[in-house]
Amino acid sequence: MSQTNSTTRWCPTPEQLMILEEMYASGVRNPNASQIQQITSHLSLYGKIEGKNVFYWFQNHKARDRQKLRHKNLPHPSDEASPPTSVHHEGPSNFLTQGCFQDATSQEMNLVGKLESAAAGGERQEAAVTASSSMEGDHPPRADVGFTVSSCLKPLKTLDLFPTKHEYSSSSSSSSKSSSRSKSTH
Amino acid sequence: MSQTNSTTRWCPTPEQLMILEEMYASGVRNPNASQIQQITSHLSLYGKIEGKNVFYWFQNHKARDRQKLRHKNLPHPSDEASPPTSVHHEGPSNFLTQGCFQDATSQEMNLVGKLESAAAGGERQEAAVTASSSMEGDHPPRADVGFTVSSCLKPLKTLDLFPTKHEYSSSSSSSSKSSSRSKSTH
DNA sequence: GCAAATTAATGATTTATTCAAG
DNA sequence: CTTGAATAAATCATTAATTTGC
Repeated sequence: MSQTNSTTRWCPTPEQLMILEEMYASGVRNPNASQIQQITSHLSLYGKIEGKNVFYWFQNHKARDRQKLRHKNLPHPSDEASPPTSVHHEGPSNFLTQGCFQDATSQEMNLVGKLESAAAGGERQEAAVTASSSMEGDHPPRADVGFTVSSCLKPLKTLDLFPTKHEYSSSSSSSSKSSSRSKSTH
Repeated sequence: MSQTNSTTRWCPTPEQLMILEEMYASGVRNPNASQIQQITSHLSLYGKIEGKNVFYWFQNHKARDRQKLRHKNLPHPSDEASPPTSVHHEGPSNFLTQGCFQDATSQEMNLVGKLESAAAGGERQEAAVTASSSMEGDHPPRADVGFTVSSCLKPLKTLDLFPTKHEYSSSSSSSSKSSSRSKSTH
């Protein structure tokens, strides 16, 4: 059995890539766990894929797109690194920030944690909690944004929806990593 | 390619980390601007550091500690596999109403002002922008691999965007994926 | 023609920043 | 003022293309 997915990283198939790109073009940018689950289930039919892959894909795609776009608009050859006149920046007006430092799996991991647990070719999806309504981070002027994708195959039908449970399943294994990432070269 | 590791992210050195932890252990939790400045000056001798790094470090450390503590105290050995389930946060209105300001307490702003003085201050959030052009004929760097599913009987219908949005998942880690910088098979 | 080495692309992880609720 | 989560940016790591050498 070859660890198709152990040490190897996800290799998007053309079909998957196409669908993902179509979704992205349609406006999908930050799908939730539920959305990711659906997408994953859909794409899993084309090949092995996990929810986290979908999540990462959208994140990377968006970030890179933006980065590239930004690079294009870099006509600032005669300026310095000190824009004193603009007060635009809002710095941490709110001194409250939360994140993580060394170990501690935080934000994305939370979402990914669930994603990597389900889907992946099996029909084991169990995530679905539609609570709020809204779109992703960007909220285009339009209300409904539909993505045009082949909705032909997709056994997905019984999406669970049990919003009445909030138990922690974490094994709480104090994973102490605290190991500085090998900077290597640096 | 090439880790443009120059002035991007603060890399806490062991010495700095040690000192910070010591301070934290001593009871320091939220140092003021003066304190932060002092600490920064002290730590700067061990390596590059900014006031904002110090502040963030304390905030994150504190939050992280509490979060972990919480994990340990939240066994709930009932069921598991309950990913989503929004915990609290019943606010369905998630329309990104960022038009409101809360600069009521200028205390933090005052402090930040100093810390941000030396901050590189790159860009800031620009969300809500680029929304105009939702459809971009942008093509991925990958040339088509020759896969054409044009005949996929795709009715090209516009499915409604999943009405799901921010749904909190307190599951948090428990991801049994050590991951980390492990080479493995290679 | 194929194989090893290099480079580019991209998936996966971590960190930084901001928002919202308590 | 504190905490918690979600997001975006940055970075790392691995895969895949491409180039060069036999």
